Amino acid sequence: MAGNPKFGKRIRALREEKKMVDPSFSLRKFAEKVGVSATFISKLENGEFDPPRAEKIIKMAELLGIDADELLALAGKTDPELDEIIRNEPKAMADLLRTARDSGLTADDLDRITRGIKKTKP
Amino acid sequence: MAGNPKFGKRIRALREEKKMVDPSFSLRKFAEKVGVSATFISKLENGEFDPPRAEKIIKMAELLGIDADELLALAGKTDPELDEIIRNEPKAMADLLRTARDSGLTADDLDRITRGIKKTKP
DNA sequence: TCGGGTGTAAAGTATTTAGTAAACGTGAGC
DNA sequence: GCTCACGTTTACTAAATACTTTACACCCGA
Repeated sequence: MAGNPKFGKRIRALREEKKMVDPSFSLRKFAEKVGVSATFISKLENGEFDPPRAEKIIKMAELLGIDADELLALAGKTDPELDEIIRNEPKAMADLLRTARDSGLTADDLDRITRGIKKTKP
Repeated sequence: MAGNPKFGKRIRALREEKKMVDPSFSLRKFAEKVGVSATFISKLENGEFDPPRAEKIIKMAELLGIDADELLALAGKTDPELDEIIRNEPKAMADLLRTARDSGLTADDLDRITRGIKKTKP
C-alpha cells in the first residue's frame, strides 16, 4: 500500500466542503455511504492507503458530485466499462486511441469528434 | 483460477502452426521465450489457468505474430497503455468511447475517424 | 534400451489487492 | 466531569492473482 496523496487530498477537500452544508458528510458517515470502514477513509485521505476499487471510487464521485472518470483517473484507474468498450473492437479502438495520443488531440478536439458521431449516427 | 478455454485454444492453435515450420515453438521453448513455466503454458492451453498478465500476453502475440490488442481482448484484458491514454483526458475520452458504443460504431467507422485524425493532424 | 524431448498433473506459494476491527486521544456541549 | 462524535492509530487478514517446483508417462531416434 503505497498511498496516493493527491487522490486523498482531493477527497478530503471535497468531503469537508460538503460537510459544511451537510453534517452527514463526517468521515464516519461518508465511509458508511461509500461502503468502507472509517479507518479506510482516514488513511485514504491522509495518503496512506491506495484508492479503493473502481466501483467504490464511482460511488464516491456520485456522493461528492464530481465526474467519476476524472476521479478514477486521479486514482490511476479506468472505468471497467471503458475497457469493455475497447474489447468489443480492440484493434480499431486501440488504433484510434494511439492515434489520438500521437496527434496530440486536446479535450476540445475529442469533443468535436464526439459531437460529429452524434450528428451523423443518431 | 477459472481458466479461459477460448484463449487457451487460440494459443495452442497458433503455437502448433508455428511449430510446423520452427521446432523452437515446442511448449517448453515457447514458455521460456514468454518467460513462464512449461506447466503454465500447458494448463493455459488446456483452459485450466487464467491468462497471464498483459505484459506476457503482449509477448505471446509478438512471438506468434498476431495483434496484441486482439489477444488481450480475448483474455478479457486491455493494454495498460490504452488506459493511460484515457487517463490523460478522462472526461473527453470516456465520452467519446461511450458515444461510439451507443451509436453502434463498427470497426470501419472507427477506422474512418482514425484516418480523419491523421489527415487533419499530421 | 536408454537418453532426451514431448506434454501433463499435483501440490504449493509469493505477492498484491483491498480492505477490517478495536482501541485511542481530543474537543464540544450538557 | 461526563459522554459523545470526531478523526486517527495499531495491528491484522481474507481473498484473489499469478504464477512455480517437482515428478510423471509417453514416444522417438541412436
